[in-house]
Amino acid sequence: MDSLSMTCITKTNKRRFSTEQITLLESIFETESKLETQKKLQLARQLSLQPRQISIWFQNKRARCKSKQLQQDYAILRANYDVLASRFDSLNKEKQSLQTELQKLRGLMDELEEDRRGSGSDFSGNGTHGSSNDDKQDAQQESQVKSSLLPESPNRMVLGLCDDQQNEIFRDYPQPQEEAALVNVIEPANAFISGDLFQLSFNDALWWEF
DNA sequence: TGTAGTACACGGGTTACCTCA
DNA sequence: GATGAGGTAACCCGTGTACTA
Repeated sequence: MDSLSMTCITKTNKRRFSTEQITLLESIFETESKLETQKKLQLARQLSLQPRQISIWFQNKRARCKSKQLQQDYAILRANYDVLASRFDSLNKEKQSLQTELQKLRGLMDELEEDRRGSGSDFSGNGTHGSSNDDKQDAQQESQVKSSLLPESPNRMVLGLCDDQQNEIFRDYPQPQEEAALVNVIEPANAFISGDLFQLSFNDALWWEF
């Protein structure tokens, strides 16, 4: 279509529908987004419009609704993503904090081990020597550390303090046979935290349910 | 029964006009 | 009054479907 005829046609044909026409079209669209031919013809007569105009109005209306729905869906997804990203950050920080605490405790354990080997004593306190004051002090320190690591049960240790609540965090220290099972949990979690978030999320349908 | 042609409706994208700040 | 942005009627094109010879 050339520009001249287009201008001519649009100048004569293209004008906005009246409020009454729009109101009726909207009310019908509420109940049915697609019109049957008979209803379209009837509506065209009722509104003094061409059937073609009714068809086009419904097509455009469906397109507008779809576009609006897409915008709303995007806003919802974006909000959900922001919440998840925030949780991810806080979990990452907690992980780093726990790793730091773990590092400290490992160092402490190594020191104790070296002291025990150097002095020839052990945690049982049944050493054949140790009558000196230094030995008594060492034994006392060992006892303090031991009690801090094992406050309730032999396989429970203190990892640190919560920043916000100032409460001690306890973690059940796994028995050897439990350790392998624990690794099965931790390794995927580490993979998750260390960066391959999207690969994990797309491979795991449960992620979307979450 | 399978096939080519036709009409029609639809979705997606675009154009051109109108309105308003 | 000029102008740019947004809304929208109308159009174009490709595709799917129903119908018919």
